[in-house]
Amino acid sequence: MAAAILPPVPDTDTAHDRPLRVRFAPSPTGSLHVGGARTALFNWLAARHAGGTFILRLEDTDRERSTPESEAEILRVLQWMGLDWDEGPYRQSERDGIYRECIEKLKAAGAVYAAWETPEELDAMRAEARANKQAPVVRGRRDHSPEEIAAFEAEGRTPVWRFAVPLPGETVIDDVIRGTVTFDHAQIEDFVVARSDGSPTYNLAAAVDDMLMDITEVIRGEDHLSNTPKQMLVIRALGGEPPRYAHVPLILGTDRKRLSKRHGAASVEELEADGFLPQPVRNALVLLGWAYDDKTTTFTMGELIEKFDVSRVSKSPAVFDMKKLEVMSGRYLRSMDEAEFADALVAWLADTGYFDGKAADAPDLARRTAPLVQRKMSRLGEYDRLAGWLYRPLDIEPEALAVLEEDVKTSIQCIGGGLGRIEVLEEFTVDAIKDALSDQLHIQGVTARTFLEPQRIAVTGQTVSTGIYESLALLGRDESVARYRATLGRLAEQWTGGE
RNA sequence: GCCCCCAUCGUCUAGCGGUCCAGGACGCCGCCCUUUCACGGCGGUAGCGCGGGUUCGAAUCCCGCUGGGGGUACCA
Repeated sequence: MAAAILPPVPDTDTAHDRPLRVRFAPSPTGSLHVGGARTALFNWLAARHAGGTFILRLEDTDRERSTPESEAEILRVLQWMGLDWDEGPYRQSERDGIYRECIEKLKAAGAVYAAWETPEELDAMRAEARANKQAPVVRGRRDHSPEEIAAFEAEGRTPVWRFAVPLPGETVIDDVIRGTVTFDHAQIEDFVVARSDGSPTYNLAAAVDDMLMDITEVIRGEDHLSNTPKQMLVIRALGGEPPRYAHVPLILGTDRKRLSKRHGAASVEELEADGFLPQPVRNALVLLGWAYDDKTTTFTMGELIEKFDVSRVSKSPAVFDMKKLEVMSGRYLRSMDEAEFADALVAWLADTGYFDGKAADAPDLARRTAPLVQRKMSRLGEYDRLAGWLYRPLDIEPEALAVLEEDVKTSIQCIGGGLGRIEVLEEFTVDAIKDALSDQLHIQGVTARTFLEPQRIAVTGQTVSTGIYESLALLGRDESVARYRATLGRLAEQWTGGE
């Protein structure tokens, strides 16, 4: 083909000449999914990259499922991700008059027709088509006599309005990501444009909005690919020019099924609750289906704006890997400077209610522990696992106790040895504790792990925690000694009892 | 069933006919560092789904198969 061997063909598409206008159009029927979040990100980046406009539109024509709570949550999450919009949020529920006007125009133009089929009749039609290995496309009867129509009306029936898909014919999408995609009209049913109560359906409202809002490029999930010809048909019937389309591949769970709740944290809200910060979340999402080159794996927002290009987005669906997000998140956390990290940690703990019911100085304690956990966690949600023991009385978790019980005698010797050294320490500092414990370790002639692990468990009750020296220093001598003794007592009991 | 899309290491991907006996990242394995869990450093493991073409030459182009995904509503 000529385009393949010649230099880039000059663009004749008018959409190319206008400043970029993109939109993110979620339906407020739940929290924002990672797939939706990525779509929003892609749109936002495309807009910022081109100096265009990012529009937010809530597609709430389904009154049953749309909720104000969901809408508020979506706006909140978008802001959390750092995605600000230039126009909107528009709500389709507030634009009802516009859609009805357009429906009237379509009626006047003869592009739609009243269809009287009952749900049962439609089911039967589709079932029959399927049985005959035909496409289950619905075409309503348009040849009702005035008498029949009068009879329907007498029954109290009201018709839906279906789009009269031109036959024969085809609609071709020149997709920015997928290239040319052709749909034979024979495969497209006469889709409903106005419900029997006169309200617009998604395909009508979305098409009308994209046209009227002067959207130049629609970037959305691949699940909308088959809706695209319908929307193009509507726009053209209304005398408009369809925008360019870019259908991004879906995000899958590890079982290669479309990502959903059962795959774990599938919404940004959950990611936030798990203690992921916006930067790594953005970075992980943008890399699902897009790469700048063969090496770069982390980007600042500025770099993304500069480098992002929708046409480079992959065609194939990507599996969302939580582990990778965790790694990115951990690296990001470690890259923060100490104060910045401490601020983020304390703020997150406060937001998630971690300090509720705890001592008044808990936030302060958290701040002091920040440097101890910064290098150890991959997300803020791991804080409690690492440092939670500091806020509670000693409570040895079963797993940790099992470690001590493996060799009770040695455990007692190590803990006892450690206790002997720290209780006589004059300066209870990290360095002093480290020196004393290291010395004792030498004297007892066991490996570091054998000696230090029991110390950790004795005071924290956990096998994983903040560093042992730092933990002791933070606890203070009195509390440390008390915990050593408590653990020792518990083991001694077992030792004698077991004999 | 019908329509559409997709196909490089386990996962995310680079690759756009020769520079690729395929590069990076995560995972995994090993070693080192830290006399602690962790972090970090170094090394290794692993892939072009299959079969036909086209071409001097194919991961890259074409066809078929297989596999995966999406759609198939008076939901969006």
